[in-house]
Amino acid sequence: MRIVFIATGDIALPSFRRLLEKGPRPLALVTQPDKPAGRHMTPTPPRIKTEALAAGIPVFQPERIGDATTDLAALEPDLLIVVAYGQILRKNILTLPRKAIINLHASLLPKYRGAACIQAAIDAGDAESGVTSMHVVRELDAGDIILARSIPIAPDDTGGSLHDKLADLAADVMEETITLMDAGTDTRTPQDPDLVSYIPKLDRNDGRIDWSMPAAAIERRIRAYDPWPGTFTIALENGRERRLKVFPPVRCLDETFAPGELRTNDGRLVIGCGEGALELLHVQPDGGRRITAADYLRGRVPQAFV
RNA sequence: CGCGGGAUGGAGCAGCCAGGUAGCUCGUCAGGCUCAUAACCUGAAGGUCGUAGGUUCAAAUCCUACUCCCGCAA
Repeated sequence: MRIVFIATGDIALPSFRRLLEKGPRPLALVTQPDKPAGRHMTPTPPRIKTEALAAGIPVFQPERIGDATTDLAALEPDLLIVVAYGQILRKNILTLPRKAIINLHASLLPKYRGAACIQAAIDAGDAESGVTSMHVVRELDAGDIILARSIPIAPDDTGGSLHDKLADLAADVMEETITLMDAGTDTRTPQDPDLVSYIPKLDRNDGRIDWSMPAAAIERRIRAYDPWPGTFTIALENGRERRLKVFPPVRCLDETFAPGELRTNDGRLVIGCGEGALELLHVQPDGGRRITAADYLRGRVPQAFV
């Protein structure tokens, strides 16, 4: 099986490594161009690119994947495997491989199509999540399903921890999918249109906490959005507004008082929510490092969170 | 050179703009109170104010350079 791997996000790393270890060895990696990142906007390569180069795998980084059509066609691939690539694939790519073009997606499709599928599962309070392999079609994450595997979501799972678990699971799903296709015993199951949901890409501002939501929902969101895009609130400190990042874990409490109102008795940082209250344990003030709630309350006098 | 915030006893901060005795909330240690305590009272130790220069009678404070930390943005 001649395979070309198309991926950018770290969630693809275990799958890529699996191919390097067990084969079939990818003919090439297609990944997004190096992008300015970090405090000084230095061009930074995707991690998977670094690993590919270290393994001696050729790397393509077209601005638009269509630009690499000729190069990819020359490799005469049987199978294209797409994992968190970050570009829409056009028809000339879809028809390029002899056998199929498949995608690994970190949700139990047809639930949570789109980029923020992992966060969505935790945010919604789902008991399980998983990885689905499917055929790639023009419409995003809408192709026929080949295989799906699920895992439970732990009560303390964060977007980051679930991401890592699903990344490992994806390698299994990929391996199994390839085996099925090799044997010609793979099946296609269309997605049930009634169960489709789409999750738009998250923005940093989506992490702003709405204290009028129930405490349990805010707790889930804080876990879901860690580490990306993260959650924050605006603290009013002596009339000044200050951005305050919030980190899991947080504790749900039964007491109820005005949303955004603070109770800071005995060094604890408790905020009223729409339903119940939330005790924060770790925060990070604008310009400072991450500190405990008790440390935050020493030397500062926040009046409310908005 | 993308924009911005910060570095002050062990922790978190104020003081800087309008230079002139090192301050707050904790922690630590000692003593006291208490059946007892993470509570309360009293006292003590602990700081080259990130580094290096400069201005000044005098610099945490003003100027310059550098190091490190962080937020935004991607």
